Amino acid sequence: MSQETVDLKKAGLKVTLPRLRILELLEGANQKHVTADDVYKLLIDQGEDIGLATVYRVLNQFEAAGLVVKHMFDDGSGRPAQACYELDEGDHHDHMVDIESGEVIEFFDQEIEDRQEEMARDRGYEIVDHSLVLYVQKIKS
Amino acid sequence: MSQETVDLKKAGLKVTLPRLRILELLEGANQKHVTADDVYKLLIDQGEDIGLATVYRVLNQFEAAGLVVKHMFDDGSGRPAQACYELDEGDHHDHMVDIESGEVIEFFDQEIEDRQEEMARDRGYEIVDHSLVLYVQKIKS
DNA sequence: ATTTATGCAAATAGTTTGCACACGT
DNA sequence: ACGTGTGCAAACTATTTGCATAAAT
Repeated sequence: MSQETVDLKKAGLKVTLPRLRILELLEGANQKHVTADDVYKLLIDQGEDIGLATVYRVLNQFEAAGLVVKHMFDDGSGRPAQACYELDEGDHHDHMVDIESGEVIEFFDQEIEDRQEEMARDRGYEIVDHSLVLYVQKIKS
Repeated sequence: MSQETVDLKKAGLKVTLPRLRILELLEGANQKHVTADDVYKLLIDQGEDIGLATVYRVLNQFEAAGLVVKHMFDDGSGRPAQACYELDEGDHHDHMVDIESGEVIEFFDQEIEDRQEEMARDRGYEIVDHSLVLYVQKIKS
């Protein structure tokens, strides 16, 4: 029994072909951050018989089960937003998006995390979730 | 000639009724952060004859002209995203959203700004734009 | 055999666009 | 008068849902 099968069972999800394929793809992907449409197209290219609706359904279930994290990058210039997903490896991190190449870079800074907590606490709130995205471009020197 | 009229001319936009009404509304609003639909409904309630499409067009023009800033809050739980707009008063700030009331609170922290710059610079990038949203709830004590 | 998942197509939500008419200068 | 802006309806994009069929246990 593969690790993916175990992961699915642990998440309380029946082990079906589409779910396995999607999970494998997320684990093996060269790009950690994919949209529902990316997943769909990759599976189709790979010869799978899958529907886009199923991809959305499965990704939502994965998100609910904590297998996957969903982001809403608006690519910095307010274009129509598209959700993108990555496997939840347990390590929290934020993102910067290279607006020229579309590349997504992960980073983490404890100082920023702490200050965020403080900002919220000062106002009588606690943080449930947060989203920090830097839209960046390569420094030309 | 009103201040709004001047602002519109300065932005290179012809001074029309819808544009004036929307600008006035943004300036006078009790809620600084409004969606296109909020604007539309408020103007309709106020007896204006305006179309939703015009609201979107005008808000986009205002954004392009730098009169207004557009945000994409996904209310923390990945619900369908809706854009919201606020007047650009020139002061940069970030936002926290009370996930229970929907209230939007502004904040600013130079430390966070600096660390962000550093994170980007360390990786050979410069920040073009950034978006930081904390999804928070009131601390129950 | 039963329950749950899937694929397809139709529905939805937010936003944009084409077009004939109305408005601002 | 001229060029731009507007309202309406239709188009579009990302995503969700209803339903009959197909899998998984």
